[in-house]
Amino acid sequence: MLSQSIEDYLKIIYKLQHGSDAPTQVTTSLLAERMGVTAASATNMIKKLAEMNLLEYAPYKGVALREAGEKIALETIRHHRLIELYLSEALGYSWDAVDAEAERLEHAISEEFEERIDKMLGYPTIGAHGEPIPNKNGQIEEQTYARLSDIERGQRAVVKRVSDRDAAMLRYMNDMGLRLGTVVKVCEKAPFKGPLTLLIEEDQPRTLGLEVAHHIFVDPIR
Amino acid sequence: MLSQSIEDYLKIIYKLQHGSDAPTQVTTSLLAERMGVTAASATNMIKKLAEMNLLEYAPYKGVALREAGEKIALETIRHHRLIELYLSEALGYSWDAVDAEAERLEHAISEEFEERIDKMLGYPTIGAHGEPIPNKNGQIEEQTYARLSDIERGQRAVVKRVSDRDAAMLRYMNDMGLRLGTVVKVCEKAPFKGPLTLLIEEDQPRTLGLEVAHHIFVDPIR
DNA sequence: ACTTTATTTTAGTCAAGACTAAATTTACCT
DNA sequence: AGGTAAATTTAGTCTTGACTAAAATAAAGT
Ligand SMILES: [Mn+2]
Ligand SMILES: [Mn+2]
Ligand SMILES: [Mn+2]
Ligand SMILES: [Mn+2]
Repeated sequence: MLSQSIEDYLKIIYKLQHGSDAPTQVTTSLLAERMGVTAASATNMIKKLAEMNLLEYAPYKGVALREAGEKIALETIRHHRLIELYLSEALGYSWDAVDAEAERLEHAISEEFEERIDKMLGYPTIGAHGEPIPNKNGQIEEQTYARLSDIERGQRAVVKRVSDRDAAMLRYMNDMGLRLGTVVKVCEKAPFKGPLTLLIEEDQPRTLGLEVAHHIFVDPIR
Repeated sequence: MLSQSIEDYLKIIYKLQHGSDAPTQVTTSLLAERMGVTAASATNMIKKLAEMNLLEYAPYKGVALREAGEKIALETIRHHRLIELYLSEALGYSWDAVDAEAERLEHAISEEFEERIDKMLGYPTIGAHGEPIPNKNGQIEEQTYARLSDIERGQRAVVKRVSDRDAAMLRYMNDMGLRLGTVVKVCEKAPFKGPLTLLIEEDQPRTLGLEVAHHIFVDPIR
């Protein structure tokens, strides 16, 4: 069994490699920042993971997962997303609370637990924040959505996915009526990186900061 | 937050102090055996826990929980038993599989998780193997049942609790039709610590070894 | 009471995974 | 091209919780 720490490192590297922010290189400092450790600690772990053949390491350049490492990362991500969805669907958690809980549980559940909640949820492929859930074989369908902040004025779009990094932001979105599947129309876009004015589900127009809009992924309608 | 290891030590000490096997003293070696570590390791941890005022330590004599230690032990036991019951009731786990899963999850869940499954289960007071579940305030109703191995010939009794230490034994009991609430009648008791012959729920007579009967706790009828 | 044995503690190591401070490498700017 | 700043690695520590081997203590037997 791999340690909790190793699973988290691999998971974060995977997300950095495939995420929508898509850095060219997955650097030590980026990894350290996401893990909440110092760069020196990250270097230590990187060397260890390279030694275990879980990743490719070019000193001073960055890291990239090898097949074995990616396998573990995807397995951990699968756990995380299935658990999040389960907490939300079966236990009534709000979508801003599931991430913190899943962050610990993902390392503690057995394959039996994974299978049972998978079945109970009807073998879902989309998680609580709209993320794709890797299947049992570690296959995942990476999505490419537009950011709400990039949508043209006048355009309508469906919310498909949100970033789960900031719980407070998720709570705010929820209070605004922004959920998965919500239809929004961009009424106004203030200049100089100003806020958007949105029509959420044909309701009252609401103002939304660009920072938040940047973390909402949508599918434009027609 | 206390480490997983500390929670397990405290939990085991509590169970040794209050269990039905009731040793006079909770010794280092007993604790070490239950934790699956060497006696030296147990001594180390004991000294640390004594330092933290979680237990009373008399070198060469044994340990006893102090109030703060017992609080933590009961909280951990509450987690364990709620999780076991949840796995069994909500996820369809068999009673021989719940312990291993709960052993890890008990350290990973939040108070919110605890509260949600508690509510979902209807605030239960009896766990999957018949154990009492400590309440939110750490109060527990310790039970005293007879062992099936001590029941007189001809006597009938209801199965109230089983030991969850050996998964294979639980599987065996289950296959014999022995569950919580099952009514059994002792037809025969072979001499020289021989097996019992049982009538389980008025079905065919079955033979049961004394070792297994020792781990089944019952309430005699009338 | 003395001796043997079993239990427990002490002493010294180890691995994992973090940290700080110092050294090194890379990148960038003039 | 040389100089500076930022990023990264190295070196050395620390804490946690294990381990083994050796020493100390308690218990039991004659
Ligand atoms: Mn998440
Ligand atoms: Mn995690
Ligand atoms: Mn149990
Ligand atoms: Mn445990």
